[in-house]
Amino acid sequence: MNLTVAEENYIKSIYKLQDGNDVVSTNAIAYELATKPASVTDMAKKLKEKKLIDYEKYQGISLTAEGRKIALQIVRRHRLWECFLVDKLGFSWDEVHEIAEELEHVRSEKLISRLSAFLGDPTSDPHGDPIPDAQGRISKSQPLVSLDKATARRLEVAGVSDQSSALLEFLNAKGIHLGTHLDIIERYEFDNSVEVKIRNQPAFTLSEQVSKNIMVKSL
Amino acid sequence: MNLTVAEENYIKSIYKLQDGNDVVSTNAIAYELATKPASVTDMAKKLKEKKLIDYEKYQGISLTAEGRKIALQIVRRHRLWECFLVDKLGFSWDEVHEIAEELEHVRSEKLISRLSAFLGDPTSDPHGDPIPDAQGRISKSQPLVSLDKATARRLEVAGVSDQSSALLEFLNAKGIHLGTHLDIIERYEFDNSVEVKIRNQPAFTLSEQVSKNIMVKSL
DNA sequence: AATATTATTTAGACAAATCTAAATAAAATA
DNA sequence: TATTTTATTTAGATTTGTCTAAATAATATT
Repeated sequence: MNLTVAEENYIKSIYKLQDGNDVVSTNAIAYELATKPASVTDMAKKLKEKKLIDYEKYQGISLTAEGRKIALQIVRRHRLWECFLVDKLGFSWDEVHEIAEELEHVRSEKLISRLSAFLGDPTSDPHGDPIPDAQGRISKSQPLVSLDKATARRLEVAGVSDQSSALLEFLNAKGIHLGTHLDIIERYEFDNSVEVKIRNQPAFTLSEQVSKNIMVKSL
Repeated sequence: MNLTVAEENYIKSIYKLQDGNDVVSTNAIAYELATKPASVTDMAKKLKEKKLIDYEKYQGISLTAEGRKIALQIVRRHRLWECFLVDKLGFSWDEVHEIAEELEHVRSEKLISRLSAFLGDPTSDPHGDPIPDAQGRISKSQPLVSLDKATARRLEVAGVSDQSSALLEFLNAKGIHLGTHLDIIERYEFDNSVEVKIRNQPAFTLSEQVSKNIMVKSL
């Protein structure tokens, strides 16, 4: 299966958004890829043709087994390159995403297997996210972390450790629920506050008190 | 200057073929890039627009100073990645070209400067070809090598060590002159013969006796 | 349930990079 | 020099990935 960079990016986004077993919406993919819904529909037809996604008009999109396999390969490449950039070239974890975004599309089985060996076959990347092995197997048990300690930048809310109604009300008002996807925009050291963003909404800031109590997992 | 991969590949080819100061023909570029002359003409117009090449209809193509600067950056990236693949990942010199061909298009100043440092700022790649520094300066003095010992695959004939008329006649008959570009197709260990190819011509084999006396430099 | 809103798709267009076939220019040859 | 051959360019088409604007479907609201 020979995919273009654009196709790989769609597969990767769908994988990232699909998370559970649910289908992914056209709009969600468009937002993720900073493109337009119409473009997503176009690409969906192509990827369906290639049997990498299941897609019926208006019914959302989900990866086929084959699509998932490819997604895992891309994720593997991305995360291995992130390891390389941090461990070998001394980048900090927040600089590597964009570069890995390009490196991940260099397709060579041999390159990736040797890179992995060179890095000591790591099982998680600098953000703590698991690296699928060559067969696409992903090491389970990704422990939940509180939002104030999370290293990944794309997170999903997986729980709240403080169940006080004040907090829950606050979160509710902010639109934060179980399963909500958050992007970390910035962390402020002086007060450990964190600026986050929910898809399609303006960014806002959470105090350490709040972020301590939001349990998240990385996407 | 933000270039597409296609544009970068054209710039690189023109640089490779321009070598001296002469202009490069449309057909030569088409052959080098395994594309059609009409496509080269199309791209020539775009690159002229961007002031990366000098081009007038039917007059051939040459890089501007700016174009040359970019070409040297691409060559630098390519050769550094080749070093990485050989020195760090244990590839053999003949496997790395294609992979480096992809890696070279990942553009990040910081990535390349750090990669270079990681490799010990090498000044030549695994084929012995010089690596331009960050400012595009290339270490001079590329010593001529006899064809039987050359490690690069794309060579230019730079001299003949045995001036016997028999050899010169033979070379002449084969179409090998000073400045002729040769591609190494295959080396045969059993008799140290080498199969070479001149642009637009069928490949042919040279015995060790002959190749010993042809001095070449890599392109 | 009717209506309004939001999500998605379609239709038609565009830019990049390529191609083929035909036209033209330059070079080589008779 | 006239003619043939080769090199190059043009014209028009194609593919990929994208877009806008309009149409349609699904969902939410009154």
